[in-house]
Amino acid sequence: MAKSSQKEKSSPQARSGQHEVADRGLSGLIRRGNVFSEKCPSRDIMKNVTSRWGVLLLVALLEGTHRFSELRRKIGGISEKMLAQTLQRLEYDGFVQRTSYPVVPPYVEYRLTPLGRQIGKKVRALGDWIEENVPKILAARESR
Amino acid sequence: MAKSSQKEKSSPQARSGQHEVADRGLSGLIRRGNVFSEKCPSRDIMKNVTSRWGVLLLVALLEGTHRFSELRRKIGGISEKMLAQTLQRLEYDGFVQRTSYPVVPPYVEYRLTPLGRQIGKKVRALGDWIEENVPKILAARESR
DNA sequence: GTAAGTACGTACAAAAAGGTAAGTGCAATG
DNA sequence: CATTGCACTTACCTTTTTGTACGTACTTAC
Repeated sequence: MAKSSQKEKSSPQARSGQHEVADRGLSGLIRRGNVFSEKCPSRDIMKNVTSRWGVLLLVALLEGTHRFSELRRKIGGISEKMLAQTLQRLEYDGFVQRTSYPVVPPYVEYRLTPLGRQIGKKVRALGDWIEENVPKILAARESR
Repeated sequence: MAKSSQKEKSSPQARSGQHEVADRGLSGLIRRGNVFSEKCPSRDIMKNVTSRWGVLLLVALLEGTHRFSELRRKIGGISEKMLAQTLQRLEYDGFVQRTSYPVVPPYVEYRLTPLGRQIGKKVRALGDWIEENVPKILAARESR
C-alpha cells in the first residue's frame, strides 16, 4: 500500500491554454491532448511509455502474460527496482493489469489491458522498425 | 565549421555477443537488432528517438522543413540547448538533414531524411494514439 | 544608440533516472 | 539446517538528463 501520491495541481486560477479545449466548468473534460503544448497530460503519458524500460515492457507483454521474474529474465539489464517501478506506472495509466494469487511463494501475473495492447502495438511497430534498420542507421553514423 | 566531434569507439578487443549474429570477421555486419538484449545498438537508437524532445521533433518535422527558431516556438517548453542537442543526435543517426545558408542573419533549415520520415511516422502514430486517448487514460488513473 | 533576432556553444547547477545492496516471510530443496 | 526463489521495498549513491544564463557576430528596426 501507500502508493496514493496524487499530485494536486488544482490551483485556484484556472490552468489556461493547457490543451486548447473549451473548458466547460467542472472536472477535466478533455477531448484530445496536444503533445506540443507544455503541461498537456499527454507529455506525462509519453514519458512513461517511451521510457527506457517502459518501451521494452510493453513489447514484452504483448507476447502474453508474464510473471515478475520472467520479465526480469527476458529484459536484459533491467534491475528489480526499475522493473517494479515501471510496471507500477504502466498499471497506474491503465496499460497493465496486475493479478496476484495469495500463495506461498508469491505468484503475480502481469498482462496488458485492452488499452495497453493498443499502445503496445504502436510501440512495437517502432521497435520493429528500429531493429530492422539498425544496419542502415549504423551505416549513416559512420559515413560522416 | 567546428562541429566535427566524432566519438571513436573502436576498441581493439571485439565487442562480443552484442546482437546474436554470426560475426563474420570484419566490421559490424548486423542483419537485425534485438531490443531485448543489452548492448544491442538498437537500445541507443531508441534512446535518442524516444527521448523527451526527440519524439516531438520527429513529429514536428514530419509536417515539413523548419528553421531552428520555428522549432523552438512550435515545441512548447524546449530550451535552445536541448533543441540543438537533440537535432544533432537525430542528424547523427541520419534522421534529419541540416542545411545552412551563409547569409547574415543565419538561416538554417532542418528536414527529415527518407529514413527520418519512416521512423517519424511510427512515432507520430504513437503520439496520435496518446493524444486521442488522453481522456481514457486520465479516467483510468482516477478510478483507483 | 539600443534592442531584438538569428543559430548556436559553453559552464554550471538542478533534477530525474537508474544502479546496488540489503531486507522481508515463508516454503521447497538439498 | 543452510540455501534458494518469489515479488517486492527501502536507503543510499552515481550517472544521465535537462535547465539557466550568458556569450558570439552581425544586421535590421526603433
